[in-house]
Amino acid sequence: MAVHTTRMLLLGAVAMFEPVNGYQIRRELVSWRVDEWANLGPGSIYGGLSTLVKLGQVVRHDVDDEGRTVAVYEITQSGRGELARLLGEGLETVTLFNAVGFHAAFGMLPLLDRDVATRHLEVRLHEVDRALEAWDPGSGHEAPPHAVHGVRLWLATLREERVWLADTVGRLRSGEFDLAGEPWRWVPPADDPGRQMAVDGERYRALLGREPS
Amino acid sequence: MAVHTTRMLLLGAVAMFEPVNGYQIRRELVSWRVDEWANLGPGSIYGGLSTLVKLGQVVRHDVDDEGRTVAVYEITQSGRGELARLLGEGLETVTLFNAVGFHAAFGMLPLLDRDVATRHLEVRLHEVDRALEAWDPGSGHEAPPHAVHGVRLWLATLREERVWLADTVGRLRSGEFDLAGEPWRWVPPADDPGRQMAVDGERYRALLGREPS
DNA sequence: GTTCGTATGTTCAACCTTGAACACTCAGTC
DNA sequence: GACTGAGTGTTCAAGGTTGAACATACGAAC
Repeated sequence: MAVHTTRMLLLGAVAMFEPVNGYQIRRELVSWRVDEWANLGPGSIYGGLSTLVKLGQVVRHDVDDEGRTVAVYEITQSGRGELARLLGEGLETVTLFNAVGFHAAFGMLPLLDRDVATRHLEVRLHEVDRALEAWDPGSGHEAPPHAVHGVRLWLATLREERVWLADTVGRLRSGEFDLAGEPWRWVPPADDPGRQMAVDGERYRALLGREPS
Repeated sequence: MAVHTTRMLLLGAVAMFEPVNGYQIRRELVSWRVDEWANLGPGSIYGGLSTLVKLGQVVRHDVDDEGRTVAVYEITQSGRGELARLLGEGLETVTLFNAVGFHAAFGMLPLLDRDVATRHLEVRLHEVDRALEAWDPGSGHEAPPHAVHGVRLWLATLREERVWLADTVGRLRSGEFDLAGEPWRWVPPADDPGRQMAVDGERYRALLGREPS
């Protein structure tokens, strides 16, 4: 894929919850129902994490957690840079018939600063306009009637996205949503799986000799 | 992917143009711009064809075309069955954020009978309604506000698709589009790459000892 | 006549995805 | 106290995708 969704989700999950192990990431992504639409089996997670280690974008520590060895991961400076790049690419790139990369990136919007996120969505708005022009009816392309009709669905989808994007940019500008470095207004429900992440995070931080934050 | 887009496109291309070689398929799919949105590099085509041979869904003949050996493929009865199944699955299955499988299948609509195609799209209409219900606002799912907002784009997309599908079923019922076994009303332009396919097809048929149709 | 580009036809190693399965713990229950 | 099922944490072989690169022919331009 033009947009590396799996890598982006993994890097994002590590950035949000580090220090974190593979299973925690899996649990969290499943709770977001991401496994229903992205390529996210257990193999993709553990394999992807190994790749990210090789690329120097995350580091792996094998910590001893009450007698058992667990692999926990932290993101590196290089990983943060790559994550920002991937999120920007995912937010800006309009891919034909396929919005998986965008939805994955949009789901991690809180990792970005408000102005950065807004700028990415403004670029996307522009890209959507370009796509609308490029696929305009009668713009050359000889094709059988059913194929021409199929393009109409794609165009209708794009027009809806344009409306939604314009609205979303407005909401961001007016301070809606909780972005990076801003106080968290949304309160997760009591049974939120994020609670478990926090508990495990504390333990792993302690085992790594970090100050528990 | 839940829908095996590459396999479906390959089987469909073989069904439409047999006897055909890998490069012809590539040329044709590129002319449909399929390579821009499906996974369709040369490797996927030749690799995919080998897999289909192993599965007994196409047969490979190494014919001698003026001194050079060319691999040409024909679909088998089993392949036709599988193609019908894949097209039905592609037309009926609503996948989150991703309409690649549907658009690939819709592009090959002329391989199906009018009543079969219509029934598949009616099933899809029903599936879209179910998805609309399942993702209805406030249906349980606790999630951060930006994620809830993201779902709104998906819902808007689905509503547009519903409208388009209802329209499309109507058009099919009223005899629009040229489907399997019906006289071909659309005439390709003079520079259509399909012409070349016809020429090569004749030659390969002759080399295989088939009656040129 | 040689260089250049383009079209034809295909291969392959590196990489990624899939999902079944392993190995273990812990709580409940018959 | 043995069995069952669910949760935790990970591995791996089989299969699919990527895209650069190979090999060859053919026409055009210098």
